[in-house]
Amino acid sequence: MIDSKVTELLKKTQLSVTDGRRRILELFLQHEGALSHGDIEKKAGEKFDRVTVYRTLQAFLEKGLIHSIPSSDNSIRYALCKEECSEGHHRDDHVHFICNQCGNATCLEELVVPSIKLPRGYTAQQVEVLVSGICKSCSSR
Amino acid sequence: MIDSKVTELLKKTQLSVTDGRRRILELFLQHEGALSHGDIEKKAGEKFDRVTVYRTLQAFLEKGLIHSIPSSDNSIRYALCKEECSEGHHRDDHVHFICNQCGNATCLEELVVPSIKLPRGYTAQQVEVLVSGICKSCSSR
DNA sequence: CAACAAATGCAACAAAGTTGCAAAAAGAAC
DNA sequence: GTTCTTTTTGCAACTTTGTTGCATTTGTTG
Repeated sequence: MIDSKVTELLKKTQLSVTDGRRRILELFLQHEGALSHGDIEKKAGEKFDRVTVYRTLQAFLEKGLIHSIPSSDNSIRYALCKEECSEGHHRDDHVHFICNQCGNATCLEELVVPSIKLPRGYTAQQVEVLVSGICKSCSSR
Repeated sequence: MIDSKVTELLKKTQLSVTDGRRRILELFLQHEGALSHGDIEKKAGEKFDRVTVYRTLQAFLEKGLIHSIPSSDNSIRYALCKEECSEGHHRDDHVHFICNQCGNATCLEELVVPSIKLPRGYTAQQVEVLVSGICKSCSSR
């Protein structure tokens, strides 16, 4: 069932359905939270080449299947986009949370980023809000 | 005059005053906006070893002289902290702006990040707001 | 200006990311 | 299903980025 969803998603974005893409997309669907390139390599790396992972993430990004979450420690993470996203048209306007304890990153889809009033002369095209702290599962331990 | 400020800053943070540190700190003071490791290497790299740049930035970060600005393109940038920052005690609560045209990053010190109300179970320790768009100097051209 | 502590440069590595190209797999047409 | 075309993959080679240990140099302190 998750398998058919994977295929459906790939078809919808006009990406040809290959083992690698299926596997990586599956990882995103299974894993609640964001994944870094490294994570994916670890989880699927024995079956696929490093280069394939790079190219797959690249393709997913371009097609609007996933979006990237900035980081200040050189480990950019990626997370699934909601259905409304498509090529070029990202609607990636939620807050991202990174746990300082477990290191996991999650999309807080229910929290829309606030609009920021910029100084005269500046034009905003995208706003990213990155909150770090202690996540739900870490604080309940 | 900028030279004495550089020395003063280093002294205040109990870093020994060396040519490399002076040069790099000078770059930050001169250059309005944030600098990536690469930028610094380009601007000062012929005089100093790559490793020195890494270690200097590391030291500046730890002492609270600079703070890092997350990115989603693997080019973390650094910018000078305000005076109030010190070891451990960062007061780095302003909005960061990245220009999609010229690529420069600036601290919008006058814009304090909004407080974000998180879902139950989450605790915020830091909030980072990253706005991208067109900056002042690019839009006036 | 000694004596000590700290920072630097170098070399050697490890890890991350990129590119070109031949082989393999997917998609389309019959 | 077979064939043809297009796309993707894996591999190799390479570039860039980041790390570590150690001897040498440079700063700091009295």
